[in-house]
Formats: sequence, C-alpha cells, structure tokens
Amino acid sequence: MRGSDTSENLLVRKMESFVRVSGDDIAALDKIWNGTRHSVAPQGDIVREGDPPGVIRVLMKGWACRYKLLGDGRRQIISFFLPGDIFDLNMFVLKKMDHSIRALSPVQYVSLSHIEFERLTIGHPRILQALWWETLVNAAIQREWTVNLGQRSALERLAHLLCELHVRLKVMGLVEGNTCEFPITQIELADTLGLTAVHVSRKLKELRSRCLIRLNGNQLQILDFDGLCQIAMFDANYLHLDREEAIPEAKADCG
Amino acid sequence: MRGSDTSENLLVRKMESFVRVSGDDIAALDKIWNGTRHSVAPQGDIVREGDPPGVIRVLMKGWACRYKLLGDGRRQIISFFLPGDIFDLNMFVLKKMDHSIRALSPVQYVSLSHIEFERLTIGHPRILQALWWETLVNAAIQREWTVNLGQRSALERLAHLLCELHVRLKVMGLVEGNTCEFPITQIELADTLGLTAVHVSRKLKELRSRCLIRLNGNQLQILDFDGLCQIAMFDANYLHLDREEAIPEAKADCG
DNA sequence: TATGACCAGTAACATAGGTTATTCTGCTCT
DNA sequence: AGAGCAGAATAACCTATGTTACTGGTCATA
Repeated sequence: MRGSDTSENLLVRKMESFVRVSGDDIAALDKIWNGTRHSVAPQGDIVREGDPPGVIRVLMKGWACRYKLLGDGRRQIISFFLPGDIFDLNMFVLKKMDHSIRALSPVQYVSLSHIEFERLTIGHPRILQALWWETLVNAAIQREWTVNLGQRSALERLAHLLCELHVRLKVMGLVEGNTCEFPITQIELADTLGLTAVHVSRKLKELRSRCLIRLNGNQLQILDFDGLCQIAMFDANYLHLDREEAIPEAKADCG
Repeated sequence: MRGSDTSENLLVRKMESFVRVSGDDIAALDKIWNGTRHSVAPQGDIVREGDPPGVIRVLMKGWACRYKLLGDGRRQIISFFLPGDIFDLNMFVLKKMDHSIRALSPVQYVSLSHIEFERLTIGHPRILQALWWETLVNAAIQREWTVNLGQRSALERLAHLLCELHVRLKVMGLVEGNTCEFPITQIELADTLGLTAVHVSRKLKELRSRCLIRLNGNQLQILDFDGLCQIAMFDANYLHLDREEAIPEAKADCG
C-alpha cells in the first residue's frame, strides 16, 4: 500500500512508530528529509574506520551495513541499515570511527550536523525521546546478533536474520504482501552470519525446499513466517515494538 | 599498587579515564559511591528478562554478566560487567528488559534512580559526557564481540576475550603486575564464546602450553600479552582509550 | 570422616560447517 | 554476438568443534 511510495518521509514513519508526534514535529522532520541528498553506489564506503565521526545520517533509500575487517581480510558485517534508519547518532563523542559503513545497494541519505541535531531535539522533546528509543533498540539488536552468532546453528541463524529484517521492513511499510526487496548477496549473508557462502547457499536451499521462503534475484518472499520464527526461535521482544501506538500488522505475525 | 584498595571510588576512576573531572564532580560521585550497598551472591539474578527497567546500577565489587536464554535452555552471555562498570543507563526509556543480568562472583553495587541520575548530570556536564563515552564504548565492545563470534576461531576468540578483559581491568587499576582475579568457570567462558566447556578446556590448555597465560583457580596471569594479542588479532582501538588523559600503562602493552 | 555437588581434564568418536573446484546463469561492455 | 565477470548451485572431501563418558580434585555439609 504505502510501501512503494518513495516520497514518503520514512523519518516521520520511524518516529511515529515510537511516539505520537505533533504537526510541528512533522514539519521539522520534513525539513530534514528534504535536505540535500547524498548518493552512494553499491559497495561504496560511506564511512571509513579511522575517520573522525562527522555528521548524523538518515538513510532514505537502499540498504547499508556496518562492517569490520580483520588483518587477514576476514570481514564481519555487524549490522544492517534499512531505509529510515539513522546512524552514528551520538558518535561525535568519540574521536575515531572503529568500523566502516558501506552501501549494499544504491543508497541515498541526508545528513545532519551536530548543531542541526541539537536544534532539532531541543525544540522537539518527543523526537528526542524517539531517537533515544531508536538508539536503545539498535543496541538490543546488536545483543540479539551476539546470541544469534553464539548459540544458533546455521539454519537457525539464517532464519532468524530473515525474521528480523522482515519485521523491521514491515514496520517501515516496505513489505508488500509478504514480499520485500532483498539486495544482499550470499557472500554478504555469509559475512553477516559467520558462515561461508557455500553453506549459506545450502541452507537457503533448505529453507526453499521446506516452502518457507522464495528468493529470486532481489526479491524475498516469506511464505511461512510462523514456520521461520519457529526454526529461528525468533521472539520479537528485543525490537521493542510493544509501545502504545504499536503498528498492528507488525505484531500480528509472530507470537 | 592501588589495585587492592577496595575503598577506592572506581566510579571516579572510570570518569577520570574519560574526562578531567573537578573536585566538585568528585564530591558528587563520592556521594553516590557511598550510598546504600546492595549485595548479590554468585549466580544470583540482579535483573530478570521482562522486568521493567528500574534503576541505574554501578558495580562496586565482583563481576556480573548480561545473558539471554533460548527456549531450549541454551544460554549466551552477552557482556561482562567489571568493577566500576555502569549498567542500564538510559534503559528506562524501554518498558521491559529484553535480557537478564546475574552475578558471576559475590557482587556489591549501588543504585541510582532516574531522578538522582538527572540531578547528577544536570549539575555536572563533564560527568554527563563521561557517561556518554562509557555508553558508546559499551556499544563498541558489543560490536567487537559480534566480530569475535562471527569470524574468529576458538583459540582466537578465547585469546581476544582475555586481552579485552585484561585491558579493561588494567584501566581500572585491577591488575597487579600481570595478574588479576578471574572468577569465571569454563562453562561460563563457553557460554560467552559460543563453544562447549570441553573445547574451552582444550584451548585453555593450548594457551597454557604455549606459555601465554597461567590460570589457577580464580587467578589469571598473562605471561605474554603481545603473544595473546597476536593470536587474537587484538586491536584495542574499539575501547577508545586514546583520549588526551589516556592511562599510560594501558596503552603501552599492545600496539 | 563420609557424601554429594560442582568443576576441570581428557579420551574416543560424531558431525556441522569449511574448502576447493567445477558448472551454469545472467549481466555488462564492447 | 561474443567476451568477461559476478553470483549462484552443487559435489567431494576435510577439519574444527561438539558429544558422551569417565576420572579425579575441591569444597561444603551431614
């Protein structure tokens, strides 16, 4: 329904998913959303390890990821950024970035200086609260990824990641029916899940053959969300969607 | 030297490791440090998943951990809290805890209500900044654990964890020579590193036989920190110790 | 002084996932 | 239309780590 409307202000939608915002708040968010757009091609770095933290960025379109490289070339993807996600909020306290961020698909973002950020939050306490919430949910996601990598098997890990991404995209209105964009290669999945691309391929095949998902090219279709949740032992609590104004569709899918 | 002085205010030491604090700041921190002490026995839960976030806690003595249980009993330890660490700062924005916290050894902590916290930070901007820093470093540690679990082998993981704990304890003055308390069983190490206790035992043996560590009972001695760093590909950047007033000993050990 | 927990160590065996290599497909760039 | 390239699928084989089982040590409690 709203999912394909690329002009929708996802920043408003994100804030609304946390708190009730006023018309005045929305005007402020629209001003940010309509600021200068920056574009980055797939595989392009947005932030590099060692850089001084500069601005706060809001992802308008496309997917990005945080990642870290080890000395011998191994790479771990640490988190995904989806449209509407905010990154490097508060990071300006630190001197240097300890990781890099790169585009996974064609990306557009707007950026916000420290000053603009302060001006926004001082005038709009509800927005400040929503930004807090967003920050804490991101921390909770990072903890859940720790659990995922530490305890779950390859199949469970993969299923868990798909569940999480599906719910996060749904909250932002980016799932049509049960289908969403999925601009991620198997190599990237492998670097996310601590597996090899070969094994990701095997396990995707298994999910397909068990009629849980369909995945062609960039389109992911979730055929049996409950089944996936069960394999993954997915419990959406950590996404903290249980606020008063919770989005109903997002809750209905998984007990 | 100072390490065994249990009356030292570690909260001051922690803040000093981030920013230059005034005498007035120290007085405020002393008041907190001398508040009511809570004690918890080993294996005792301090916070349970599902609880409403209550107070902010500062660990005075002993070690604790965050953990999460899966439905079938698997457990992942998500982070360690060492003396002087602060937990659940800001958590009050959320409705429910998404994980539990438990004592690993006999623990003492002081707690701070939301109101007391606001009073402290409004009057002491340097402290607020240091608390920010602490929060961001904790997030960086969580990211590094993601890398650890996703990319490193069992031996590397174990070595990395020991390096991190050693540096963190050293910053707090809790390493005497090259020896520190280590009140962690092999089962707990296993649940931290995503391994089994049997395999932790094997890899500890390997570290011992390579003359990198000595570990008897609760005492851990790091015999060759550089060697450990090398195995682990440990790079302390993510701990963000490179502030102006950096603690010299903590930097010297690992390039 | 026995008894029972809990922890650490170790050995024999099992398996999930890694490694290497090959093929096929669909793109993009001439 | 053909060349070149990235991604995906799959097969054969390998190994790091898990599993199960037994031993002995230490400590608290009866």
